[in-house]
Amino acid sequence: VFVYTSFISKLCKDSDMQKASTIFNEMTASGILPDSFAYTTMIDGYCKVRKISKALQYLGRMLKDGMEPSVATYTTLINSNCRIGDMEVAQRLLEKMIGKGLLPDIVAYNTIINGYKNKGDLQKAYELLDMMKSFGVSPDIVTYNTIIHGLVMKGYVAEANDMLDELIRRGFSPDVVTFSTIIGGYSNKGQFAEAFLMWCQMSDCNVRPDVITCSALISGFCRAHRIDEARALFQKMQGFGLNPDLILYNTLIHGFCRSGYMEEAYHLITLMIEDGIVPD
RNA sequence: AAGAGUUGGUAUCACG
Repeated sequence: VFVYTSFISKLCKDSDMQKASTIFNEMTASGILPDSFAYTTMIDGYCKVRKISKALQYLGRMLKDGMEPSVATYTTLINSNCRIGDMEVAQRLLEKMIGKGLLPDIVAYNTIINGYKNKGDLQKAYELLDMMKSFGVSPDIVTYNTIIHGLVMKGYVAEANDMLDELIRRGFSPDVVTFSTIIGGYSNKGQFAEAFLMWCQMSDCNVRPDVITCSALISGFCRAHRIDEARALFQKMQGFGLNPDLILYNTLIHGFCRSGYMEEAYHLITLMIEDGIVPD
C-alpha cells in the first residue's frame, strides 16, 4: 500500500487520474487492501480535476470497506467545496467532522480559512481563527500567510505589513510565501519603494527569494510599464540561479506586448523553448 | 530522499 500510494500520489499531482485509477485497480487486484491514505489520495486527485462524482465514488467505496473518513479526508472535501466557493457546505463538513468526534487540525482550519479568504470574507476568516484557538489549535505560518494574502487581495497591504510585524512579535518566522505575498501586494499597487524595503527585510531574515517572488515584482513592473526594471530583474534572478518558469515567461510576454515591445515578446518565446519550457 | 489534505506569482469570453 505504501509504494502504491506514493506512486498514485505523484500521478494525482500530475492530474493523471486515468493512470492513477489504473494503478489503484492494479493494487486491489493484487490483493492489497487500500487504506485511508490510499482512498484520500484518490478522492483528492479527482476533486482537483473537478471530477466530483468520481471522488464521491471512492468515498463510497471507502465507507463500504468499513472505514471512517479521516481528518484529511474531510479536509480534502472541505477544500473541494472551498474551490467552488460553496462555503456553506464547507462549513457543514467541518461541523460534521466535529460531530463525529474528529478534531479538526491545523490543516483543516487553514483550509477553511483559505476558503473564506478567497471569497473575500475576512470576517469569517477571523472568526475561524478565533474558533481554532478556542479548540486549542494554534495558528501557524500558513494561517498567517493566508490572512495576509486576504488583506493584500483587498488592497490592504499596509495592514498585511502590520500582520507581518505581529507574527514576528509572536515568535513566528516569516517564510518566502509571506514576503512574496506582501511584495506582490505592493508591486501590484505600484508601490515599488515599499516592495523594495520588503525585499530587504526578507534578506535580513535570511529568506531567499524564489521564482514566484521575482515574478510578483516583475508583474508589477510590467503593469506599471516599467519594462526596464522588469527586464533587469529578469536578468538578475538568473544570476542568482533562479530559472524562469512558464508563468514568468507568460508574465513578461504579456507585459512586453502591452508596452508595445512586440519583437522582444516574440523573442522570449524562442528563449523559453530553448529553456525547455513549452508555451501554453 | 519518500504513502493522503492547507497558503504566494501570469493570462482568459461574458457580466460589471
